[in-house]
Amino acid sequence: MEQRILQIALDTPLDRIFDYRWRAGADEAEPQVGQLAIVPFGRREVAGLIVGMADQTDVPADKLKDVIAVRSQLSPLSAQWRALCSFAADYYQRPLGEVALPGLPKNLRMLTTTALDRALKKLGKLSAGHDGSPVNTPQLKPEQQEAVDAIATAQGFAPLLLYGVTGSGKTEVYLQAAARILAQSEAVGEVAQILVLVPEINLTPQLESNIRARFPGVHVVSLHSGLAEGERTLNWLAAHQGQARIVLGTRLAILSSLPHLKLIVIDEEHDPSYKQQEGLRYSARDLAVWRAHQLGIPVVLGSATPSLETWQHTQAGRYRKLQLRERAVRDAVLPTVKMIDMERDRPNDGLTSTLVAALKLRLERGEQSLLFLNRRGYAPVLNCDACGWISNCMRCTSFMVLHKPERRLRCHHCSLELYIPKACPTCGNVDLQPLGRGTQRVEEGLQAMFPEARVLRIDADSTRLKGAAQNAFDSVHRGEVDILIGTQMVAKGHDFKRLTLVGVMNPDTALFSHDYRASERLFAQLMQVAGRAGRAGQKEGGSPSEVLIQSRYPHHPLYGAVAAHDYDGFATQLLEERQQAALPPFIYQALLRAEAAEIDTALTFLKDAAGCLEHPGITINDPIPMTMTRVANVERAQLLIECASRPALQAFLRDWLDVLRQMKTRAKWSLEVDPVDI
DNA sequence: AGCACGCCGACT
DNA sequence: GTCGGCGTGCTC
Repeated sequence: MEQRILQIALDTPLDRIFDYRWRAGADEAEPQVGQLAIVPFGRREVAGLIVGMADQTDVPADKLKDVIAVRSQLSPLSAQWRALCSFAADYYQRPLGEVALPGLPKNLRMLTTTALDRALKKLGKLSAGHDGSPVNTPQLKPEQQEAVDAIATAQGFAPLLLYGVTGSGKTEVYLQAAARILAQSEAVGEVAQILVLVPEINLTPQLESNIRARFPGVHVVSLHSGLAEGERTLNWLAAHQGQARIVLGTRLAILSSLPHLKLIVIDEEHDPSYKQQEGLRYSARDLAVWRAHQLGIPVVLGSATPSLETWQHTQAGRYRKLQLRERAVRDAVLPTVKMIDMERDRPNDGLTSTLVAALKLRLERGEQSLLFLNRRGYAPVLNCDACGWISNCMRCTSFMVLHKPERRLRCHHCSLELYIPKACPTCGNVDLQPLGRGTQRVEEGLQAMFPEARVLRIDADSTRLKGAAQNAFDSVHRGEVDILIGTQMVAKGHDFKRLTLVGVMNPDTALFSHDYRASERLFAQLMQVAGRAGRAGQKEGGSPSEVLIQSRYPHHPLYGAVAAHDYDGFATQLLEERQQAALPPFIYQALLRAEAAEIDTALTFLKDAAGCLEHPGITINDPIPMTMTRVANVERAQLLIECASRPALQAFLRDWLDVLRQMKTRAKWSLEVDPVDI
């Protein structure tokens, strides 16, 4: 009887491959590397990825178990896809199984196979007909045309920065480059797949309908965490089987199986959402570049405010810069950006008289305004004047935020909720004061100030329900809103045609943050929110769009750069500072985090970790408690590791983790490579 | 990470 | 008397 040993990667923190016995059943085909198998593991049954086969094993016979089933109906995941997972696993110092398996649709990992078979059958019935030709293709401006040509004619691996302000027509470049790549492959009888990544789920419907409208004969699918399990399975399979030619997704889509991938587009490549912040903390942008390199294909990184990493690559000539200098929409001009000095023009209800006057003007003209305030809730803290009590979260080192419509105090870090106390818990004073303001309070103030105006708030709270965000944005597009108030949710992607005023309420906190990336992010955010204004250009006889930024430091150079729309100057300055201070992208970092019930447990572990291995060329800093030390009753600390060489850092981390895994500690710990929030 | 086993405290 | 707290040991 035929028998083989299958080497299988499993989704477990144990960094090894597990061997299983496979015996041929009646007319059963031999398993293949790249297929999925269901195996008994401990007392559970789990799915694993077959990464190798052998005739024998070192595992003692009493431990060796039989494979339960092989998912033979699914074509094997390609060597290229497995290499991508292996790279990510090595780079982020995780076991292969933890990279390869969690991203696969659940229906492929279950013991029962009905859902998978149903999906496969449905896709099998799909007509093979494919017509990649675009319809209603608009004329490009010369710069756009150059960019499209550069992408479509790129030979081999080609990282391209598509650098252009909001409204300069980056999307049109993506679409026409995609059309060219599809056509080129079709001409030689090949299949081409194109992967387009966007930062947020919110942005997929708009772009998806654009793509579908442009390519009526092309199978387009989306992949993001908002999909129902069935649809996710269908879309993933369509990509895996090469049927889907254009795949639109959020960061998780970078790990999808795309056997005929010919072009990757990362829209808003600087966006922090491309970094996964839990579990496997990967950067979808970095993996995209690696994947393009592996396949020898172009990768387009689109942004008006590129990440300093990307900018640095461009300056060094490793990435090619394709610049779109003007707004592509006819007559569109950049909005004027003005600072409002909050020391001179004292705000009332958070709004300076200048901003109020500007809002009033828009109301009179029937134009829309947007107020940007990156703080949700009514007020960030509730305070008792009499005794000094403040609404600290009892489980975190943070305040509980006042949410007025929900009548709750809410901790944004552990989601603890309390009723708003009627009186001060310590002294009984009934006159508790909300301090500071969030979007809810601004909404209330605006409504009181302009009773006849239609005010709409868009933030994570107002859009909690499924479809709520889409409805809200739709109603703004239909012109049913006069003043829109929102958090960063409103800063991304959506172009509001009737919008002629953007007010930024108080961005100053980021200027003095301890996180050296805060100013880079603030600049990008301000440029992005400014870009919401005037995308349709000056209307006939209309007024130019205006961005008003309220600040206590109106002369800060960052604001100067925003007002001048001067990313180049700003980036050059920042890069210089980073180089001086030996910070990324000039050095490479990793972060060891530890958490425990007692902060000393975490700190002791980190101290031991810092001293347990020789490390030439590696800087190991002192362990420090995190800025927000306690979250949900867990104390957290971290240790920053730095190195001028990426390979040296990688080599150190590998050896170091071997030692750390042997260490006995009550702390829970994890390692992050290329951390962004420090 | 799960999951089970195992050994001590306060409850119907 | 048991339910359940989480320490620790193991996963081919």
